[in-house]
Amino acid sequence: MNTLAYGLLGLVARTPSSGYDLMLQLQPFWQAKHSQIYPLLAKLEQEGYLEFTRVHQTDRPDKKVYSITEKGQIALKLWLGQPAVEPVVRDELVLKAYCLWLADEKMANAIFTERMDHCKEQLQMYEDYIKELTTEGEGVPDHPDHPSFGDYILLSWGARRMKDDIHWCEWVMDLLKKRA
Amino acid sequence: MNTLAYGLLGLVARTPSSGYDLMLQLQPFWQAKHSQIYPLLAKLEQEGYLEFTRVHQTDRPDKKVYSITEKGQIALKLWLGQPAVEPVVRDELVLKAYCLWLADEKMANAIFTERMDHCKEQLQMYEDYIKELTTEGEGVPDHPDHPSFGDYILLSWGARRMKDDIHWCEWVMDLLKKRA
DNA sequence: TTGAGCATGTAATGGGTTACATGATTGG
DNA sequence: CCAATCATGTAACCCATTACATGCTCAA
Repeated sequence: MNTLAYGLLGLVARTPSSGYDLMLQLQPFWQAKHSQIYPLLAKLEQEGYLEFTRVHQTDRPDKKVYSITEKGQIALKLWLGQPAVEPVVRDELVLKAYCLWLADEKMANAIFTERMDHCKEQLQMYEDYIKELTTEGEGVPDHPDHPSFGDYILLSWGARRMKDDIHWCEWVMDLLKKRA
Repeated sequence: MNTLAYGLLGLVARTPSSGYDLMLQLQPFWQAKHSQIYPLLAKLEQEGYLEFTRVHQTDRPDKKVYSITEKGQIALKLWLGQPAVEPVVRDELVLKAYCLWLADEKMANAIFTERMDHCKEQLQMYEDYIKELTTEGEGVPDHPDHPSFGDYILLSWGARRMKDDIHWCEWVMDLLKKRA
């Protein structure tokens, strides 16, 4: 049982979903390809944490819809109580920033502009999701017992993070402009 | 040649160092264990990107001090010009936040308190490094051509990130307090 | 003398990406 | 008819962690 497994249990606990759907839901918060998700779902099913029903669709290919079992729910709650492992960040930009003294101004600017653009895109995505969430439901989900509260704080986390990175990039590019 | 390899080249390009030392320097920005670093250094040496001299020490065990070759420098500068791969974040807390509706208030608070404490520790570390950098040198390193400029913006990045995470945790815990 | 930090390595295993494969359905 | 999206899977490979292994030096 690794972190991704609990992540999948957490998603399924809220809404029974297909592997494909889980992949899409997970993308913004935990990068995982379908080639990792499908075998893991099969394993979780074999071990009794999940069960699935084959759902026939007329407009689309059939799918396996997974839902959580009692065993899965117990495992999920136990995991929630455990201390979280430290976050891992792997950002190539950080290593490049360390080598900035080797780059000319043009190259340096390109590096940070690229990142800033990427962050702005991501920020837009997070804000779109937040808007969707707050208009679909009745305003800001402020009740921690409701599933959408999790969505809300997560999306806020993502948006904050992107804003902060954008500010950092602006700050660095400002310093670069002022170089003698 | 993976990202870690370029990270090592970047560190060595600035100051010839031992594997042990590189491991320590890299920790705050790219998590890598010695078991990954030592074989990679050996490979980079065999392929001509690095070279090493065995340095005898009286007070400590002998060490291999790696320095960059011309081939290594060329590869490093080429890498700098390439677009950076998107950052990957793997944060278990994020997945737990999604399941917050399954947790009671005590558990929810524990999760965020733990993270906040961790961030505060990290922030302290980054700020200590910044202080060291700005007192050792002549004030804030504002010249992008100088290696310490990279240090400065990187440490600022780390500190920013921790502050932002702390604010987010405070914000969430505030919402939790207000629960009916 | 024993534990902590310095120093280097290998082996086994687990996590994650890329590539290979297949096939349905819909809209342009 | 062709590209895009939905849908599921496997195999090979690379990246990263954990565990195994050794040995030096210094300070408590």
